[in-house]
Amino acid sequence: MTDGILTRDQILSAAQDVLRRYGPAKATVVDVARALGVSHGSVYRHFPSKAALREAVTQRWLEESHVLLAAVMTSGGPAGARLRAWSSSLFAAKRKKALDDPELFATYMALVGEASEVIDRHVADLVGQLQEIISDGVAQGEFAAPDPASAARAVFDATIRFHDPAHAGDWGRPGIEDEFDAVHTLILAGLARR
Amino acid sequence: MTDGILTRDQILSAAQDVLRRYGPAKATVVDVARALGVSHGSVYRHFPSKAALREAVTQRWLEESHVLLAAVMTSGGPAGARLRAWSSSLFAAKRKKALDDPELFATYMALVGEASEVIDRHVADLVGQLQEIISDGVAQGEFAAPDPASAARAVFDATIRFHDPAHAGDWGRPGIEDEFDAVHTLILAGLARR
DNA sequence: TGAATGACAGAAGTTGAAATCTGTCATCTG
DNA sequence: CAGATGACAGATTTCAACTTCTGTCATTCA
Repeated sequence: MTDGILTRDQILSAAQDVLRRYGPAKATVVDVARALGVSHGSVYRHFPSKAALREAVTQRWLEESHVLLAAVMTSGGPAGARLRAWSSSLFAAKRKKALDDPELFATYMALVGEASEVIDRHVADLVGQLQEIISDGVAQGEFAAPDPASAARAVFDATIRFHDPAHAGDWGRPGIEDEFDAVHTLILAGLARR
Repeated sequence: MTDGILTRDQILSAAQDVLRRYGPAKATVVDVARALGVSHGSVYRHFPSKAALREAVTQRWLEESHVLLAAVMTSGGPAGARLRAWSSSLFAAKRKKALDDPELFATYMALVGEASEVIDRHVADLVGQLQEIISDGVAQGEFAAPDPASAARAVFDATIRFHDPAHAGDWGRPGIEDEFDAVHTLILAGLARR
């Protein structure tokens, strides 16, 4: 035992370590329990299933990005610049994760393939942040968007190549930055009031 | 033997049938040869490898879309309408293929994962068609695009959710049409001369 | 009494031997 | 002699026995 009492957070940290070390295909609940010096039954007291544990780890991992992006979002300046900074940060954050933490990223990718609750919330969260920026831009007369919610979703979809893990293989290609710029320039022009 | 002489085209058709029936994971060169009533050595006289055969089948299959899209592209009317019709047709064609021919579509998806020559040409071809429409629009004063090639690539990337097989799982979702419309409206606004 | 355990059943994954497949090529055939 | 064949080596896949894992729960422990 690492300590007298076993907490949800301890389990999450241990699970994250195990996932990082072995990857989603090899990591087992028994491994996590062993890392904590407890029996695997104890892990099941805190999480109903291995899937739930995996999801909780991924959720915590994704929240790092949310915090970072929220900071960019609330920084001052024109909405266009903030939108660009936000998208650019999202791309950079995802790319960094894919590179720095390939095993956790693989866990995240597996989760995407399962249409999980956690991913849906992650996406809804991101689109919500986009919507705020766009609404701000409309309020300030910088953007024209009859339906900011739909516009936010459209911006999210149009930049999907630069944040969806399905395209992570492209993120190392030369020229990807230019392609991101071209897409984002097109989008900004599309939002601008004419 | 199906006939006195074995042609490349006969092999392609037989291979397509076999792929359709068994899927890319199960289809073998021996199956193809058996379907033709020849030895598998004869197939290797026309194709250097199983991979080359798979690629040739996929290429032929993808060309159907090219022909269809070329027709849309050269139809009259304003560039904006043609661009929308083109994108819309591409989306519809891909979705139809994914639904009607799941096994051939799986073959195509596997090919995408291998960064093949055929896919690169397919993409270059499509972006080329886009570029023509955009250049036309610029010439007619309808669009503003300093670099039509880059703009074409940006339009292709921004609509990737609606033509890349990695997202085929989303194509059956309710609301996908609206999402396509929202993205495309954003893009058209971004291209329009102001 | 609330948290932890570990034995257990059924599911999932591993392993290694056997079967099949890919790609080559010397030989055959019309 | 161009085109087809089928035997062959090495690579890959299949299959079934075996191992490990997941999730449950009656029991133990503090």
